[in-house]
Amino acid sequence: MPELPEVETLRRGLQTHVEGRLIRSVVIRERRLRWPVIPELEDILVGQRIHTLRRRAKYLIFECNRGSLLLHLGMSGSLHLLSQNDAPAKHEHLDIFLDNGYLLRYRDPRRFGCLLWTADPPEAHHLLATLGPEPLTDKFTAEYLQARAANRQGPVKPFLMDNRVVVGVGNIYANESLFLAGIHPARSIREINLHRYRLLVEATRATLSKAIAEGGTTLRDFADAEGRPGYFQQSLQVYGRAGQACLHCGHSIQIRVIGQRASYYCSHCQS
DNA sequence: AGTGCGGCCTGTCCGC
DNA sequence: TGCGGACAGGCCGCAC
Repeated sequence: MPELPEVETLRRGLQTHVEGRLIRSVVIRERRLRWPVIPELEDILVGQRIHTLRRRAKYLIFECNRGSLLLHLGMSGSLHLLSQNDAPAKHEHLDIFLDNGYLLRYRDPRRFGCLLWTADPPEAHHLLATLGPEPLTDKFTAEYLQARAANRQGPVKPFLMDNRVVVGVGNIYANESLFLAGIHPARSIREINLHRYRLLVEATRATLSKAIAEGGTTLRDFADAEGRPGYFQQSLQVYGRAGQACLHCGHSIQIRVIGQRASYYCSHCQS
């Protein structure tokens, strides 16, 4: 399941092969994604040059001459660079043929991802316009979190996973960050003081940075642009470890649904 | 305006 | 061993 570190890992892997390249042709085999792929997309893309490959939240943004291609990997999406004679397999919905001999192929079995075109600045697109700050920028601070918590209520974990609050923190990294910060996932956001929000900001940053450095988390079939798996799953402290001993204190890791998501925590280390 | 929940999908896993 | 059903999970968009 690609979260921010996975998308960033992918972006870094693709960047040098994609930027400056001309799109020679485009083949779309399945248009029924999270939103239907517009019928004009092939015609729009062919002949354009990809100037930059950026990331905003979990969206990859291919900035071209006349606009931007926005790509979200959803739950199960992946992108691979292949040679241009590679035959497509099941669930491989899109091919973008570049002028350097490479083929950029999008695969997404569950089709929760999307493929959008916008002629406007990407950040103005309605799906990106309401997104919160990037967690690895200086806009993500304890003061900011506390201010955002002031006019709402509820447990901290769904708060941390809310894209309007901060982007890129999915279920795995929310669990890990809260463990690292020593904050219980069900703790009310109003009960967390500035000091503990500082711990949470630092923990979130540290967790995401470490995951990026280790190439993302490979739970099922995540792989980077060249098909290599990530290694962060070896660093997971609580996620998926229900019933196992806490690596810090030895107490049993608990699992409980909070905000409709499986939440893993140590009731001894987190309060 | 903030909060909660249904729904979109398929691969995987569990129990019978 | 085979099969059905539950589950996972990002996140939008609607209902309250």
